[in-house]
Amino acid sequence: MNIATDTRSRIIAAAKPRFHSRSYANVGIQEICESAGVQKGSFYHFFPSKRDLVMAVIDEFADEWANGFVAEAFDPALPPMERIDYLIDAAYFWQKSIKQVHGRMLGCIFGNLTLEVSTQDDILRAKLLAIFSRAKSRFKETLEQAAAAGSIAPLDADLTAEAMLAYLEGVILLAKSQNDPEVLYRLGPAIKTLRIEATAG
Amino acid sequence: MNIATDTRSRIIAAAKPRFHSRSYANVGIQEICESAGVQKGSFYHFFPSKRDLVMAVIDEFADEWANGFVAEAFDPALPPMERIDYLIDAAYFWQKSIKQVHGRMLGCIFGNLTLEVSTQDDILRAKLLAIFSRAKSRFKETLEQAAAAGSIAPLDADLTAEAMLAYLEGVILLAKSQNDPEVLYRLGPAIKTLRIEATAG
DNA sequence: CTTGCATTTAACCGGTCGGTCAACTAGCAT
DNA sequence: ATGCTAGTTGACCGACCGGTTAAATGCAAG
Repeated sequence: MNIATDTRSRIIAAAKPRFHSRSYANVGIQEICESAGVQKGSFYHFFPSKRDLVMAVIDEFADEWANGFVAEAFDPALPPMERIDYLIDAAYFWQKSIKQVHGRMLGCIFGNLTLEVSTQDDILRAKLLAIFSRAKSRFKETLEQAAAAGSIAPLDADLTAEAMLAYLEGVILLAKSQNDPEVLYRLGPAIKTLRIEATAG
Repeated sequence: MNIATDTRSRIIAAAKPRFHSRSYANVGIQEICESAGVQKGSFYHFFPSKRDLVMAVIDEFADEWANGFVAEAFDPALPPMERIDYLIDAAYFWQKSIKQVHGRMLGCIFGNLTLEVSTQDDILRAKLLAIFSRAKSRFKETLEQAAAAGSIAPLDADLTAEAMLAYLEGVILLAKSQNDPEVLYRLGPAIKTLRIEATAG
Protein backbone atom coordinates (compact mmCIF):
# COMPACT_ATOMS: atom_id res chain seq x y z
CA MET A 1 0.00 0.00 0.00
CA ASN A 2 2.64 2.49 1.08
CA ILE A 3 4.85 1.77 -1.88
CA ALA A 4 1.89 2.03 -4.18
CA THR A 5 0.89 5.36 -2.73
CA ASP A 6 4.47 6.39 -3.09
CA THR A 7 4.52 5.63 -6.81
CA ARG A 8 1.33 7.55 -7.33
CA SER A 9 2.55 10.55 -5.43
CA ARG A 10 5.95 10.44 -7.14
CA ILE A 11 4.14 10.70 -10.45
CA ILE A 12 2.14 13.69 -9.25
CA ALA A 13 5.23 15.29 -7.79
CA ALA A 14 7.00 14.98 -11.13
CA ALA A 15 4.00 16.28 -13.04
CA LYS A 16 3.23 19.33 -10.90
CA PRO A 17 6.12 21.61 -11.74
CA ARG A 18 6.01 20.56 -15.37
CA PHE A 19 2.36 21.39 -15.94
CA HIS A 20 2.86 24.61 -14.04
CA SER A 21 5.89 25.75 -15.96
CA ARG A 22 5.00 24.57 -19.44
CA SER A 23 1.57 23.51 -20.67
CA TYR A 24 -0.76 20.56 -20.69
CA ALA A 25 0.00 19.55 -24.26
CA ASN A 26 3.71 20.16 -23.97
CA VAL A 27 4.31 17.76 -21.11
CA GLY A 28 4.35 14.09 -22.08
CA ILE A 29 3.62 11.08 -19.96
CA GLN A 30 6.89 9.53 -20.98
CA GLU A 31 8.83 12.45 -19.56
CA ILE A 32 6.86 12.35 -16.32
CA CYS A 33 7.49 8.62 -15.96
CA GLU A 34 11.21 8.98 -16.54
CA SER A 35 11.44 11.77 -14.00
CA ALA A 36 9.43 9.82 -11.44
CA GLY A 37 11.36 6.59 -12.10
CA VAL A 38 8.18 4.80 -13.04
CA GLN A 39 7.25 2.61 -15.96
CA LYS A 40 4.52 3.69 -18.35
CA GLY A 41 2.36 0.68 -17.64
CA SER A 42 2.64 1.50 -13.97
CA PHE A 43 1.50 5.02 -14.66
CA TYR A 44 -1.63 3.74 -16.34
CA HIS A 45 -2.25 1.48 -13.39
CA PHE A 46 -2.83 4.58 -11.26
CA PHE A 47 -4.22 7.04 -13.79
CA PRO A 48 -6.72 6.03 -16.46
CA SER A 49 -5.58 8.89 -18.66
CA LYS A 50 -3.46 12.02 -18.87
CA ARG A 51 -6.54 14.03 -18.03
CA ASP A 52 -6.93 12.17 -14.74
CA LEU A 53 -3.36 12.99 -13.86
CA VAL A 54 -3.78 16.67 -14.50
CA MET A 55 -6.94 16.64 -12.41
CA ALA A 56 -4.98 15.16 -9.53
CA VAL A 57 -2.36 17.85 -10.05
CA ILE A 58 -5.06 20.52 -9.98
CA ASP A 59 -6.35 19.10 -6.71
CA GLU A 60 -2.91 19.18 -5.16
CA PHE A 61 -2.33 22.77 -6.16
CA ALA A 62 -5.76 23.71 -4.87
CA ASP A 63 -5.15 22.01 -1.52
CA GLU A 64 -1.74 23.59 -1.24
CA TRP A 65 -3.23 27.02 -1.73
CA ALA A 66 -6.26 26.45 0.44
CA ASN A 67 -4.12 25.28 3.35
CA GLY A 68 -1.34 27.76 2.77
CA PHE A 69 -1.52 31.36 1.64
CA VAL A 70 -5.28 31.40 1.30
CA ALA A 71 -5.88 30.12 4.81
CA GLU A 72 -3.48 32.75 6.12
CA ALA A 73 -4.96 35.54 4.05
CA PHE A 74 -8.58 34.83 4.83
CA ASP A 75 -7.94 34.65 8.52
CA PRO A 76 -11.13 35.75 10.30
CA ALA A 77 -8.99 37.54 12.85
CA LEU A 78 -7.90 40.05 10.19
CA PRO A 79 -10.09 42.99 9.25
CA PRO A 80 -11.90 41.91 6.07
CA MET A 81 -10.28 44.20 3.53
CA GLU A 82 -6.84 43.48 4.92
CA ARG A 83 -7.32 39.87 3.96
CA ILE A 84 -7.44 40.92 0.35
CA ASP A 85 -4.23 42.89 0.73
CA TYR A 86 -2.69 39.84 2.31
CA LEU A 87 -3.76 37.61 -0.58
CA ILE A 88 -2.28 39.95 -3.17
CA ASP A 89 0.93 40.11 -1.18
CA ALA A 90 1.06 36.36 -0.93
CA ALA A 91 0.54 35.95 -4.68
CA TYR A 92 3.26 38.49 -5.33
CA PHE A 93 5.84 36.88 -3.06
CA TRP A 94 5.00 33.44 -4.32
CA GLN A 95 5.50 34.40 -7.97
CA LYS A 96 8.62 36.30 -7.05
CA SER A 97 10.17 33.32 -5.30
CA ILE A 98 9.25 31.06 -8.21
CA LYS A 99 11.01 33.42 -10.56
CA GLN A 100 14.09 33.52 -8.37
CA VAL A 101 14.33 29.75 -8.37
CA HIS A 102 13.06 28.97 -11.84
CA GLY A 103 14.02 32.09 -13.77
CA ARG A 104 10.43 32.49 -14.93
CA MET A 105 7.11 33.86 -13.80
CA LEU A 106 4.90 30.80 -14.08
CA GLY A 107 1.64 32.42 -13.18
CA CYS A 108 -1.49 30.68 -12.00
CA ILE A 109 -1.80 27.07 -13.10
CA PHE A 110 -5.60 27.29 -13.00
CA GLY A 111 -5.61 30.27 -15.33
CA ASN A 112 -2.99 28.68 -17.55
CA LEU A 113 -4.93 25.46 -17.92
CA THR A 114 -8.24 27.24 -18.34
CA LEU A 115 -7.12 29.14 -21.39
CA GLU A 116 -5.37 26.13 -22.87
CA VAL A 117 -7.90 23.36 -22.51
CA SER A 118 -11.32 24.75 -21.75
CA THR A 119 -12.44 24.78 -25.38
CA GLN A 120 -11.35 21.20 -25.84
CA ASP A 121 -12.28 19.37 -22.67
CA ASP A 122 -15.45 20.15 -20.76
CA ILE A 123 -14.51 17.87 -17.90
CA LEU A 124 -11.32 19.78 -17.25
CA ARG A 125 -13.17 23.04 -17.73
CA ALA A 126 -15.71 22.02 -15.08
CA LYS A 127 -12.91 21.09 -12.71
CA LEU A 128 -11.24 24.46 -13.13
CA LEU A 129 -14.54 26.26 -12.90
CA ALA A 130 -15.11 24.65 -9.51
CA ILE A 131 -11.75 25.97 -8.33
CA PHE A 132 -12.62 29.48 -9.46
CA SER A 133 -16.01 29.17 -7.88
CA ARG A 134 -14.49 28.44 -4.50
CA ALA A 135 -12.07 31.32 -4.85
CA LYS A 136 -14.92 33.64 -5.68
CA SER A 137 -16.76 32.52 -2.54
CA ARG A 138 -13.82 33.55 -0.42
CA PHE A 139 -13.86 37.02 -1.90
CA LYS A 140 -17.61 37.20 -1.52
CA GLU A 141 -17.61 36.31 2.17
CA THR A 142 -14.92 38.87 2.77
CA LEU A 143 -16.84 41.60 0.99
CA GLU A 144 -20.00 40.77 2.87
CA GLN A 145 -18.20 40.98 6.17
CA ALA A 146 -16.53 44.22 5.17
CA ALA A 147 -19.88 45.71 4.22
CA ALA A 148 -21.47 44.48 7.44
CA ALA A 149 -18.65 46.04 9.43
CA GLY A 150 -19.14 49.29 7.58
CA SER A 151 -15.58 49.38 6.26
CA ILE A 152 -16.84 49.56 2.68
CA ALA A 153 -19.99 50.96 1.16
CA PRO A 154 -22.68 48.41 0.34
CA LEU A 155 -22.24 46.72 -3.05
CA ASP A 156 -23.10 43.60 -5.00
CA ALA A 157 -20.80 41.21 -3.17
CA ASP A 158 -21.28 38.36 -5.60
CA LEU A 159 -20.44 40.31 -8.74
CA THR A 160 -17.68 42.31 -7.14
CA ALA A 161 -16.10 39.11 -5.87
CA GLU A 162 -16.15 37.72 -9.39
CA ALA A 163 -14.67 40.95 -10.71
CA MET A 164 -11.86 40.79 -8.17
CA LEU A 165 -11.05 37.22 -9.10
CA ALA A 166 -11.01 38.21 -12.75
CA TYR A 167 -8.71 41.11 -12.00
CA LEU A 168 -6.32 38.92 -10.06
CA GLU A 169 -6.12 36.44 -12.93
CA GLY A 170 -5.67 39.26 -15.42
CA VAL A 171 -2.86 40.85 -13.45
CA ILE A 172 -1.08 37.51 -13.27
CA LEU A 173 -1.52 37.09 -17.02
CA LEU A 174 0.00 40.48 -17.72
CA ALA A 175 2.82 39.80 -15.28
CA LYS A 176 3.56 36.55 -17.08
CA SER A 177 3.66 38.32 -20.42
CA GLN A 178 6.36 40.55 -18.96
CA ASN A 179 7.98 37.73 -17.02
CA ASP A 180 7.95 40.14 -14.12
CA PRO A 181 6.25 39.60 -10.77
CA GLU A 182 6.60 43.30 -9.99
CA VAL A 183 3.51 43.83 -12.13
CA LEU A 184 1.61 42.14 -9.32
CA TYR A 185 3.11 44.56 -6.85
CA ARG A 186 2.20 47.59 -8.95
CA LEU A 187 -1.29 46.60 -10.02
CA GLY A 188 -2.43 44.22 -7.33
CA PRO A 189 -3.58 46.67 -4.65
CA ALA A 190 -6.01 48.32 -7.08
CA ILE A 191 -8.16 45.23 -6.73
CA LYS A 192 -9.89 47.01 -3.83
CA THR A 193 -11.04 49.84 -6.07
CA LEU A 194 -13.25 47.45 -8.05
CA ARG A 195 -16.93 47.89 -7.30
CA ILE A 196 -20.16 46.63 -8.76
CA GLU A 197 -23.18 48.31 -7.21
CA ALA A 198 -26.07 46.28 -5.93
CA THR A 199 -29.07 46.50 -8.22
CA ALA A 200 -32.12 48.12 -6.68
CA GLY A 201 -34.61 45.78 -5.04
CA MET B 1 3.31 36.50 -57.31
CA ASN B 2 -0.45 36.52 -56.84
CA ILE B 3 -0.72 32.78 -56.60
CA ALA B 4 2.15 32.74 -54.18
CA THR B 5 0.54 35.36 -52.00
CA ASP B 6 -2.63 33.38 -52.23
CA THR B 7 -0.98 30.23 -50.88
CA ARG B 8 0.52 32.12 -48.00
CA SER B 9 -2.73 33.76 -47.07
CA ARG B 10 -4.65 30.51 -47.43
CA ILE B 11 -2.30 29.00 -44.89
CA ILE B 12 -2.87 31.87 -42.49
CA ALA B 13 -6.61 31.74 -43.05
CA ALA B 14 -6.62 28.05 -42.18
CA ALA B 15 -4.44 28.58 -39.13
CA LYS B 16 -6.28 31.53 -37.59
CA PRO B 17 -9.46 29.89 -36.36
CA ARG B 18 -7.55 26.81 -35.26
CA PHE B 19 -5.06 28.64 -33.07
CA HIS B 20 -7.89 30.74 -31.71
CA SER B 21 -10.17 27.86 -30.84
CA ARG B 22 -7.65 25.30 -29.67
CA SER B 23 -4.05 25.97 -28.68
CA TYR B 24 -0.63 26.44 -30.16
CA ALA B 25 0.57 22.94 -29.36
CA ASN B 26 -2.66 21.26 -30.32
CA VAL B 27 -2.74 22.51 -33.89
CA GLY B 28 -0.40 20.72 -36.25
CA ILE B 29 1.14 21.94 -39.45
CA GLN B 30 -0.14 18.90 -41.29
CA GLU B 31 -3.72 19.74 -40.40
CA ILE B 32 -3.27 23.34 -41.48
CA CYS B 33 -1.79 22.24 -44.79
CA GLU B 34 -4.61 19.82 -45.50
CA SER B 35 -7.21 22.46 -44.71
CA ALA B 36 -5.47 25.03 -46.89
CA GLY B 37 -4.88 22.57 -49.74
CA VAL B 38 -1.17 23.11 -49.54
CA GLN B 39 1.76 20.73 -49.42
CA LYS B 40 4.00 20.68 -46.40
CA GLY B 41 7.10 21.56 -48.38
CA SER B 42 5.20 24.53 -49.74
CA PHE B 43 4.32 25.60 -46.22
CA TYR B 44 7.98 25.68 -45.29
CA HIS B 45 8.71 27.73 -48.37
CA PHE B 46 6.67 30.57 -46.83
CA PHE B 47 7.21 30.01 -43.12
CA PRO B 48 10.58 29.04 -41.67
CA SER B 49 8.85 27.48 -38.68
CA LYS B 50 5.59 27.01 -36.86
CA ARG B 51 6.50 29.94 -34.67
CA ASP B 52 6.71 32.21 -37.70
CA LEU B 53 3.25 31.13 -38.75
CA VAL B 54 1.73 31.90 -35.39
CA MET B 55 3.42 35.28 -35.43
CA ALA B 56 1.79 36.03 -38.75
CA VAL B 57 -1.53 34.91 -37.28
CA ILE B 58 -1.00 37.21 -34.29
CA ASP B 59 -0.34 40.09 -36.67
CA GLU B 60 -3.53 39.41 -38.60
CA PHE B 61 -5.63 39.30 -35.46
CA ALA B 62 -4.00 42.47 -34.21
CA ASP B 63 -4.65 44.28 -37.49
CA GLU B 64 -8.20 43.06 -37.58
CA TRP B 65 -8.82 44.43 -34.12
CA ALA B 66 -6.96 47.67 -34.66
CA ASN B 67 -8.91 48.41 -37.81
CA GLY B 68 -12.22 47.09 -36.52
CA PHE B 69 -13.69 47.30 -33.07
CA VAL B 70 -10.76 49.15 -31.57
CA ALA B 71 -10.78 51.87 -34.20
CA GLU B 72 -14.51 52.30 -33.64
CA ALA B 73 -14.25 52.26 -29.87
CA PHE B 74 -11.37 54.69 -29.59
CA ASP B 75 -13.03 57.19 -31.87
CA PRO B 76 -11.82 60.66 -30.84
CA ALA B 77 -15.33 61.95 -31.49
CA LEU B 78 -16.65 59.95 -28.53
CA PRO B 79 -16.29 61.24 -24.99
CA PRO B 80 -13.24 59.47 -23.56
CA MET B 81 -14.90 57.23 -20.99
CA GLU B 82 -17.58 56.19 -23.46
CA ARG B 83 -14.86 54.72 -25.62
CA ILE B 84 -14.13 52.25 -22.88
CA ASP B 85 -17.79 51.30 -22.64
CA TYR B 86 -17.79 50.82 -26.38
CA LEU B 87 -14.75 48.56 -26.25
CA ILE B 88 -16.28 46.34 -23.58
CA ASP B 89 -19.48 46.15 -25.59
CA ALA B 90 -17.56 45.23 -28.71
CA ALA B 91 -15.67 42.49 -26.91
CA TYR B 92 -18.92 41.13 -25.51
CA PHE B 93 -20.74 41.06 -28.82
CA TRP B 94 -17.76 39.57 -30.57
CA GLN B 95 -17.43 36.70 -28.10
CA LYS B 96 -21.16 36.20 -28.16
CA SER B 97 -21.26 35.89 -31.93
CA ILE B 98 -18.32 33.51 -31.87
CA LYS B 99 -20.15 31.34 -29.41
CA GLN B 100 -23.28 31.36 -31.53
CA VAL B 101 -21.35 30.20 -34.57
CA HIS B 102 -18.79 27.96 -32.93
CA GLY B 103 -20.60 26.80 -29.81
CA ARG B 104 -17.70 27.99 -27.67
CA MET B 105 -16.34 31.09 -26.05
CA LEU B 106 -12.87 31.27 -27.54
CA GLY B 107 -11.61 34.24 -25.62
CA CYS B 108 -8.69 36.44 -26.52
CA ILE B 109 -6.06 34.76 -28.66
CA PHE B 110 -3.36 37.01 -27.24
CA GLY B 111 -4.20 36.02 -23.70
CA ASN B 112 -4.54 32.37 -24.68
CA LEU B 113 -1.14 32.29 -26.35
CA THR B 114 0.50 34.30 -23.60
CA LEU B 115 -0.36 31.81 -20.90
CA GLU B 116 0.51 28.84 -23.09
CA VAL B 117 3.86 29.78 -24.58
CA SER B 118 5.40 32.67 -22.71
CA THR B 119 7.47 30.46 -20.42
CA GLN B 120 8.79 28.49 -23.36
CA ASP B 121 9.43 30.99 -26.13
CA ASP B 122 10.75 34.47 -25.42
CA ILE B 123 10.33 35.55 -29.02
CA LEU B 124 6.62 34.82 -28.95
CA ARG B 125 6.37 36.36 -25.52
CA ALA B 126 7.95 39.57 -26.82
CA LYS B 127 5.55 39.61 -29.74
CA LEU B 128 2.54 39.27 -27.45
CA LEU B 129 3.95 41.79 -25.03
CA ALA B 130 4.11 44.33 -27.85
CA ILE B 131 0.43 43.74 -28.59
CA PHE B 132 -0.48 44.30 -24.96
CA SER B 133 1.72 47.35 -24.85
CA ARG B 134 -0.18 48.95 -27.72
CA ALA B 135 -3.51 48.11 -26.10
CA LYS B 136 -2.36 49.69 -22.87
CA SER B 137 -1.41 52.85 -24.74
CA ARG B 138 -4.94 53.16 -26.06
CA PHE B 139 -6.33 52.99 -22.56
CA LYS B 140 -3.73 55.43 -21.32
CA GLU B 141 -4.48 58.08 -23.95
CA THR B 142 -8.16 57.74 -23.18
CA LEU B 143 -7.62 58.18 -19.46
CA GLU B 144 -5.40 61.18 -20.01
CA GLN B 145 -8.01 62.82 -22.17
CA ALA B 146 -10.75 62.01 -19.69
CA ALA B 147 -8.72 63.55 -16.89
CA ALA B 148 -7.93 66.61 -18.98
CA ALA B 149 -11.62 67.02 -19.76
CA GLY B 150 -12.43 66.74 -16.09
CA SER B 151 -14.71 63.75 -16.55
CA ILE B 152 -12.64 61.71 -14.12
CA ALA B 153 -10.52 62.68 -11.16
CA PRO B 154 -6.78 62.81 -11.81
CA LEU B 155 -5.01 59.47 -11.51
CA ASP B 156 -1.96 57.55 -12.64
CA ALA B 157 -3.01 57.02 -16.24
CA ASP B 158 -0.20 54.61 -17.05
CA LEU B 159 -0.85 52.24 -14.17
CA THR B 160 -4.62 52.49 -14.37
CA ALA B 161 -4.45 51.70 -18.09
CA GLU B 162 -2.44 48.60 -17.33
CA ALA B 163 -4.91 47.63 -14.63
CA MET B 164 -7.80 48.01 -17.04
CA LEU B 165 -6.12 45.84 -19.63
CA ALA B 166 -5.44 43.23 -16.96
CA TYR B 167 -9.06 43.34 -15.87
CA LEU B 168 -10.31 42.90 -19.42
CA GLU B 169 -8.09 39.86 -19.93
CA GLY B 170 -9.15 38.45 -16.59
CA VAL B 171 -12.82 38.85 -17.33
CA ILE B 172 -12.37 37.10 -20.66
CA LEU B 173 -10.52 34.29 -18.88
CA LEU B 174 -13.32 33.81 -16.39
CA ALA B 175 -15.91 33.96 -19.14
CA LYS B 176 -14.04 31.26 -21.01
CA SER B 177 -13.95 29.08 -17.93
CA GLN B 178 -17.76 29.32 -17.85
CA ASN B 179 -18.06 29.16 -21.63
CA ASP B 180 -20.38 32.11 -21.25
CA PRO B 181 -19.93 35.53 -22.83
CA GLU B 182 -22.54 36.97 -20.46
CA VAL B 183 -19.75 37.17 -17.87
CA LEU B 184 -18.33 39.95 -20.01
CA TYR B 185 -21.64 41.72 -19.91
CA ARG B 186 -21.96 41.42 -16.14
CA LEU B 187 -18.40 42.25 -15.16
CA GLY B 188 -17.12 44.34 -18.04
CA PRO B 189 -18.54 47.75 -17.10
CA ALA B 190 -16.80 47.65 -13.72
CA ILE B 191 -13.55 48.30 -15.58
CA LYS B 192 -14.24 52.01 -15.09
CA THR B 193 -14.17 51.69 -11.33
CA LEU B 194 -10.50 50.71 -11.40
CA ARG B 195 -8.23 53.49 -10.19
CA ILE B 196 -4.60 53.80 -9.32
CA GLU B 197 -3.79 57.17 -7.79
CA ALA B 198 -0.89 59.24 -9.05
CA THR B 199 2.03 59.18 -6.65
CA ALA B 200 2.89 62.53 -5.14
CA GLY B 201 5.46 64.59 -6.98
C1' DC C 1 1.93 -23.92 0.73
C1' DT C 2 -1.24 -21.90 -2.24
C1' DT C 3 -4.40 -18.81 -4.07
C1' DG C 4 -5.38 -14.24 -5.48
C1' DC C 5 -4.71 -9.54 -6.08
C1' DA C 6 -2.05 -5.23 -6.56
C1' DT C 7 1.81 -3.71 -8.74
C1' DT C 8 5.63 -3.59 -12.01
C1' DT C 9 8.06 -4.50 -16.19
C1' DA C 10 9.26 -3.70 -21.00
C1' DA C 11 7.99 -4.33 -25.39
C1' DC C 12 4.61 -2.74 -28.51
C1' DC C 13 0.58 -0.11 -31.05
C1' DG C 14 -0.86 3.24 -34.79
C1' DG C 15 -0.57 7.82 -35.35
C1' DT C 16 1.27 12.41 -35.28
C1' DC C 17 4.84 15.80 -34.42
C1' DG C 18 7.91 19.71 -36.64
C1' DG C 19 10.91 19.79 -40.19
C1' DT C 20 13.86 18.31 -44.50
C1' DC C 21 14.90 16.95 -49.05
C1' DA C 22 15.60 16.44 -54.02
C1' DA C 23 13.19 16.54 -57.95
C1' DC C 24 10.04 18.98 -60.65
C1' DT C 25 7.19 22.85 -62.82
C1' DA C 26 6.08 27.30 -64.41
C1' DG C 27 7.00 31.93 -65.76
C1' DC C 28 10.07 35.55 -66.94
C1' DA C 29 14.24 37.90 -68.50
C1' DT C 30 18.14 37.63 -71.36
C1' DA D 1 16.38 28.74 -76.52
C1' DT D 2 18.24 29.23 -72.27
C1' DG D 3 19.05 30.06 -67.67
C1' DC D 4 17.34 31.66 -63.26
C1' DT D 5 14.25 31.70 -59.64
C1' DA D 6 9.89 31.30 -57.05
C1' DG D 7 6.91 27.91 -56.08
C1' DT D 8 5.26 23.08 -55.71
C1' DT D 9 5.30 18.22 -54.97
C1' DG D 10 5.32 14.01 -52.15
C1' DA D 11 8.18 11.05 -49.99
C1' DC D 12 10.96 10.90 -46.06
C1' DC D 13 13.30 11.81 -41.24
C1' DG D 14 13.80 10.57 -36.22
C1' DA D 15 11.33 11.55 -32.31
C1' DC D 16 7.57 11.55 -29.69
C1' DC D 17 2.48 11.14 -28.72
C1' DG D 18 -1.21 8.77 -25.49
C1' DG D 19 -2.33 4.36 -24.56
C1' DT D 20 -2.26 -1.11 -24.53
C1' DT D 21 -0.74 -5.66 -23.54
C1' DA D 22 0.83 -9.92 -21.51
C1' DA D 23 3.81 -11.70 -18.66
C1' DA D 24 6.42 -11.33 -14.52
C1' DT D 25 6.63 -9.94 -9.75
C1' DG D 26 5.77 -9.08 -4.66
C1' DC D 27 2.92 -9.70 -0.82
C1' DA D 28 -0.72 -10.89 2.17
C1' DA D 29 -4.57 -13.74 3.63
C1' DG D 30 -6.48 -18.53 3.72
